[in-house]
Amino acid sequence: MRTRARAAPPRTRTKIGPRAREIDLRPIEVKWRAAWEKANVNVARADPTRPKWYTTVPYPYMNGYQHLGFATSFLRAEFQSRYRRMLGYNVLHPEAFHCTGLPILGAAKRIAEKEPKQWDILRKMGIPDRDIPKFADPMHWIEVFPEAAMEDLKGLGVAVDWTRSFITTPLNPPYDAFVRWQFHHLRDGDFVKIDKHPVIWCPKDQAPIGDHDRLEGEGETPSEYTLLKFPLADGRFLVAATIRPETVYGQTNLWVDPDASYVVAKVGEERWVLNELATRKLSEQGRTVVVESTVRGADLVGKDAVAPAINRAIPVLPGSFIDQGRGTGIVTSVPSDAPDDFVALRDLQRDDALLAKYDLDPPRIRAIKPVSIIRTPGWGPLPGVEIVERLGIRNQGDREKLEQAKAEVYRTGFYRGVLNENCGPYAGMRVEVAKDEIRKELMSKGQADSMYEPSGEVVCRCMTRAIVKVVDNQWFLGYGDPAWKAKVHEAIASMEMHPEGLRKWLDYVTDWLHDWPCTHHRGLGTILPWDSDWVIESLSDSTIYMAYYTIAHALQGGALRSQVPWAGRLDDAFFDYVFFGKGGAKTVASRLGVDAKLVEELRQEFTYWYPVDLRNTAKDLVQNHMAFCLFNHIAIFPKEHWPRGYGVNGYVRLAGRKMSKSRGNVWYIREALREWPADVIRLTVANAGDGLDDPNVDLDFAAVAEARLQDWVRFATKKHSTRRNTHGIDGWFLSVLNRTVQATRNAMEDMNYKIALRHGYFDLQSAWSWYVRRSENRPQVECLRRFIEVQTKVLAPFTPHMAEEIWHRNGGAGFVVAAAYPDAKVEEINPRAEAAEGLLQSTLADIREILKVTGIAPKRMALYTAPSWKVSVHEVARALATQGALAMNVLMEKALAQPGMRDRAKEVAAYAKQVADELKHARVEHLDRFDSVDEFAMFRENAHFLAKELGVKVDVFRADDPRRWDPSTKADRAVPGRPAIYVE
RNA sequence: GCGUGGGUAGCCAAGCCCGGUCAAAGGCGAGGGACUCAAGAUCCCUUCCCGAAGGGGUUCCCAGGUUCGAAUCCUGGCCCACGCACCA
Repeated sequence: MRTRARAAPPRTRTKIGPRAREIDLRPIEVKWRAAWEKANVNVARADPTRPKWYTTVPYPYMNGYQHLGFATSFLRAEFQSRYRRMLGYNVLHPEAFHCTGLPILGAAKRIAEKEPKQWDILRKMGIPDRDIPKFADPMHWIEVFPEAAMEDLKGLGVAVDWTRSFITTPLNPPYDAFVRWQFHHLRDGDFVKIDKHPVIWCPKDQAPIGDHDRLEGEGETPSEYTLLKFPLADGRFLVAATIRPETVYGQTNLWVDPDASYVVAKVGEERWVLNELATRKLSEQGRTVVVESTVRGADLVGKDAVAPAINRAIPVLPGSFIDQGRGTGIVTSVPSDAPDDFVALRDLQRDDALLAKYDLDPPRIRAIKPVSIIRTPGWGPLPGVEIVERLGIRNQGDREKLEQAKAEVYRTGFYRGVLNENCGPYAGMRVEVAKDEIRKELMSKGQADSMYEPSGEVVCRCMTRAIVKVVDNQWFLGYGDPAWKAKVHEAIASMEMHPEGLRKWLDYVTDWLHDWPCTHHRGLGTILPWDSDWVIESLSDSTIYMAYYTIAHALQGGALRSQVPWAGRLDDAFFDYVFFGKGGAKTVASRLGVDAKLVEELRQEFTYWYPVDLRNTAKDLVQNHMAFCLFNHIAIFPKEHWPRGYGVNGYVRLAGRKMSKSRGNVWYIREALREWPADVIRLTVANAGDGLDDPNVDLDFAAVAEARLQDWVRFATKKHSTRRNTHGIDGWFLSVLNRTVQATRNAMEDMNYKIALRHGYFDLQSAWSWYVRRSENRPQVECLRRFIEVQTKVLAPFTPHMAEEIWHRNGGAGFVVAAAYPDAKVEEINPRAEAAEGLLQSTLADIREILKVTGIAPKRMALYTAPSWKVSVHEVARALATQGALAMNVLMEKALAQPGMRDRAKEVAAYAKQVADELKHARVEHLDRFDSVDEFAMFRENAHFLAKELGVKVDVFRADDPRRWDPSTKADRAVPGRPAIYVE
């Protein structure tokens, strides 16, 4: 019903004039960074007289320069740190560097091997060719990149206490001791266990192959195949591997490759026929296998073997499609559901020569028909046949289409399929369930066995095709333990989550996690204290190190690799005392040869800072590190030291595109800093977007931001022509200012920085622009002062350098980055002033609409504010609506009871109906929008403003003023909140 | 398939949790105007469709539903992105 045009909201940009260009932000940034450092602004020490705030981000991995993705996760935490400091907290924000694990080793090796791809990665980071060979040494990475990361972060002007920085791995002895302490506790608490574990394995290197060491097959994992055993007449078994045991009821024949060679091997007490590679896989998977003889595939063709489950003899037929690298080289044939099998069967049935070659009986072979075993919605009885026909697959050689067909049939069949009546006891069961049931039954009857294979083809960097090995002494962290999970859920429930949706996600992840292999044979890291064959894996050694930061300043002695002698001798007792208060400071200290006071101080640092108030990261770490961090805190620390808050952001997009190394659009922090001043990058990141959506770093925004920041410095520090006396509009501005502060604080607290900027920067600037327009370019002096102060402080967490410059040019005391954040003065919030201004704006918009539609070039215009009787009716209606009892009859009764109303009862009724419709469903809090603004006075006062805006004389009348000028009787239309307009 | 986050005007993107002030902020792009010798920058206005009076029409992925009222809540569907691990 209402389509009332709203005033174009006051919008403006700060002026970007040529003079603004004279302000160069870079030297300003350098100057203030030096000043902060000199004053130790960011060095944080426990101070029991002040409340604390402790922020961390997961330390970045040191296999390259840090890019905008890390910068974003970091800065989102840092904005909060700076905000909290302005709220009066003693803020700790440390930063360390992660060197544990495989990637550095792998990358260094690849440089040593002069691999072009790896070489190129370094070159693209801007490392000159002559320096790249140095990276063949892993140590070089660890020397270069942590320093570089620090330099980059400092370039961004981050508020980090660098006295607490360090690197991981045994290169830094106190941290190494800390990790050992952690694992002792995990083991004592029974959180660590040992078990068998399948891994992707390179048979040539005799080592597991992590994702980073793969030429092909990133993300592939071990998956379990069923080995089906087909007894031959002589008691030996043909052994076929399958991932679809549920299809056994549709078996029609077996496939072997006549040109391949197979072996007979003794496996346990049985003799199996399979290929040689499969025997090696089985040995690596803990089976005893002895190869006894070789047999040609061609010699197997034509024999009959008894198929498991259906217990009936089926023929062995020649198939050329078999991948000898996968499974056993022997394949069971289910043409109904496997496109490969159907096509091979069809090829053979049509090929007389081939049949003759292997002396196969043509009528028998041609009689083989697919057996329908699974019904899948959307498919006929024989999906394998159906898809071959649909895709027009010609023969076994059509590999690409066959792979596609296989994947499609398998997926839909697995999730939606149901077994047919001919599947014995499994009839009517869903494939998803039947798969495991059938497998179990066959295994228990000795008709099947199992073997692992990679879930997809994996090729090691040494060009060798990977297999799966089962290691039998793998150490695990028992994240699968339900009791442990329950406590994690408890922690999640009591935490602050930013955004809130993170809570649900973490709960899900917690349930989904199972035991985590926490050790490796290779890679950099701490040696597992009780089993020196193993190195602690890099996600497992970095779950509770936020505790280490609280004491790191003493242990590191100002170096990333500690050279502090006593810190090289730390034992469990030291950490037990510092983190648990167990034992005595004196004992601990004397053993280390330090003053007991120092050890006591470290204990105080820990108890003061812990727990972490906010840990922020990109969303990729949610399902591992962020969850592990909770699990381990729960295992080791008492409840009061569990993390209090988590923040997560999406993946950074650059100019709307995904950042990825392979696509070459990665932006390193140092590159960004060459392009723009730090404050511009910071503001751009803050504005990139909140929540779990991927934030978009908008380069156009950055360009505009630079100019705007320069201009803000100029604006905030120049002389303005002002007035001392107060106008009505000042109240409006102060109201908006304070509401803005309120909204901005809320957004900051929720880490919604884009929203904070919208309120606290863009909207505030627009409001100021409107205010200046309404003040005829002479703002009131106090309003100006407060605007500058609030604006500068609100920007300070985002653009600290610029804010500091303004603060000091304007004679501020101390540093703005440590000054008090603006408070909202609630008493200055004035809804009536804002409502009045809204009325002015909407009226202006209405006038413009009329001018636009009619095309009138106005010579004169008039406004008529509502007659007093309408105001009365409206008041009565509002009162009734507030009480929730707005009924027409009551409204009429009350309205007519007022003096003079009965004379115009008909008009009153008409208007009352209109008002009633309007207000009946309005929210109570919106009713005060109309609250007793003296419209006539307001428009009178602002008539000259409207005249100036519209370039025409504007008269203001009360609609019930008998002397009004009203040539086309427009005044009747006037209602409260909406004056009538006449344009001539 | 499971999990998570999404689908809003030419594009980007708010709003959705808490239904009504929503033809829906802001930005970009586009058009017009002011300033200027001119250009740039800046400022003002316009930018779903129709309209010579502030109005009307049709919209927020699709189809239903709840409601006096739905971009917003519910149900079903379609589509997109990310993750589904042993490793940063």
